Parts: sequence; structure tokens; C-alpha cells
Amino acid sequence: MPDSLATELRLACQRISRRIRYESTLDIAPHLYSVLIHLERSPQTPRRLADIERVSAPSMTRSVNSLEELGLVGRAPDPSDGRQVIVSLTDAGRELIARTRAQRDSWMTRALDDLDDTERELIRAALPALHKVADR
Amino acid sequence: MPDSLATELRLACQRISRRIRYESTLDIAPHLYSVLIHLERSPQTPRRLADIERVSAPSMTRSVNSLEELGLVGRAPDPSDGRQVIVSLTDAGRELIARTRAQRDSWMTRALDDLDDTERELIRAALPALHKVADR
DNA sequence: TATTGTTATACTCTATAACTATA
DNA sequence: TATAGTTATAGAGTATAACAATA
Repeated sequence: MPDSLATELRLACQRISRRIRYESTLDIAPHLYSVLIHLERSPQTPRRLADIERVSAPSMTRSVNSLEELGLVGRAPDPSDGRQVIVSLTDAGRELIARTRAQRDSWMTRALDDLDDTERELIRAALPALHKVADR
Repeated sequence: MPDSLATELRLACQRISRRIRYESTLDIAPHLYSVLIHLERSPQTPRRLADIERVSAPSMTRSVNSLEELGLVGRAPDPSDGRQVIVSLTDAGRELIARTRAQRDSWMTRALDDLDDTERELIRAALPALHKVADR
């Protein structure tokens, strides 16, 4: 069975991701958190955010409204194009991301503590290859 | 940095899961597919499905209704308890699961093809430990 | 005329509360 | 009286269509 490695890896990654999602209680709805993550690298227009998240422009308007009301993002006019709006993270937005990451890492740290040294080393050795898969 | 392994593994698994979800186009909504997966091992009552999926009983009633209309599951009365209903997969339901799995494995197979033998072996060696993490 | 962003409206998924049938 | 399942109703997220402002 040449594809059993693919199936096994797919299942392992999906199961672990599911556990991470279950164990960490998000402060905001998943789709709002996802927008926040995309704003981390750099501010974006709602249009671009809608494309990245694969939702309609009106949906993204709603999401940005919610995030703005929560004080997690801010809107600013684009100086070079009057049609556009620039959405960016506030300090509170950055803090929420950091808090969520810490919570998720905490579950994973405990899970890795249950392994022995040999198992941890096997995972460490496989990590570059795993990231290569994700980069594809 | 004692938790960098945890962070790295968490990111790798989440990134790969995200790619799998993006690359495979599901025939039905994600929450309906998830119910189907839980019915694969054995038929279940709507109550139990609601608990597993962490949704309310009325929501699960709706989901089961949708799946039944699509011909993917069937309802049957429980012979030993007149209050209960037993939901089970139809052949069409099993086929949809198989088709989706094949599609997802196909992406992962191509991704693994891009690796060299050494990298594939490192992943293979780490798999038992990864499943142990997921089992936690 | 095309593009960005928003508002208007409808549909879907979700939840809580209330109801029916069975234990 | 408690539990399984459903129906009624409301709230949030999404989409398409229509509109305003700018390029």
C-alpha cells in the first residue's frame, strides 16, 4: 500500500489540530481570529482580507466591524487611494493573539511531556520534513 | 527554549491540516461531513451525536434531517427504547466518505512525493509518537 | 467604465424554550 | 419525574444585488 504513509500523516495532523482547537477556548469566533492572524504580518484592505479568507466583501465588512467594536483592529483611510481602507491590528489585537498562542502551546507542551525522550527526538527530527509538506 | 518543539509541532500540524482542507472540495458542509465520520464506527442516537459534536440537540436534528434528505444516513427506531432513534450510514454515505478520503490522501501523496527518501523515513519514524500526542 | 467599500435582503446554522412521547 | 427527539423562535454569519465614492 504505497499511500498508507500519506493517510497516516494526514490523520495524525488532522487529529492533533482538532485537539488543539478543542482544548483552547478562543476569546472570539474562529473566523474573526483568522482575520486577526492575517493582519499580523501587515495591515490589509478589506478586499484583500476577503480574498484571503475566501468570503464575500460584505461578510468581511461585518467581520471588520465586529473586530473594530471589540477594539482589536482599527480602520484608516488609504492616503494614496480614496476608495480603500487600511485595517490594522491594535495592541489589544496583538495581545489576544499572543494569549491564544500561549494557551495552544500549553496543551501541546503537556502532550509532549507524556512522551519519552526517544519519541520527542523522533518528532524533532521529522519537523523540517513536516514543514516542507506544509510549504508545498 | 523548552517549548519550541511544542510550538513547532503545533504550527506544522495546523498548517498541514489547513492545506488539506483547502485542497479538497467537500461535497457537503463540514459539519455534516463530521457527523458522517462519527457514524462510520457504529450507528448512534442523535443525542450522542450532539454530545460528540458539541452542538445542541435541535441542531443535530437539523443536521440529521439534511443528511437524510441527501440519502447519506437513515433513521430507525430503537427496538428497546421507544424514545430513541438510531441514525446510521447508507451506502451513499459510505461512498462519500471514501471519495473525500481519496481526494485528501491524493494531495498528501503528491506532497510526500516531493520529499526525498530520508525525509519520508523521518516522518514514518515519528508517526507513532504523533498518534500518541493525538491520543492524549 | 471599473473598483472599493457599504447597505439591503434572504438563507443557513446555531441556540434556548416549549412540546410530545416514552421510561 | 426524567430523558429523547422535535418544533418554534431568535441571533449570528454568509451570500447576492444594489448603491455611493473614487480611480
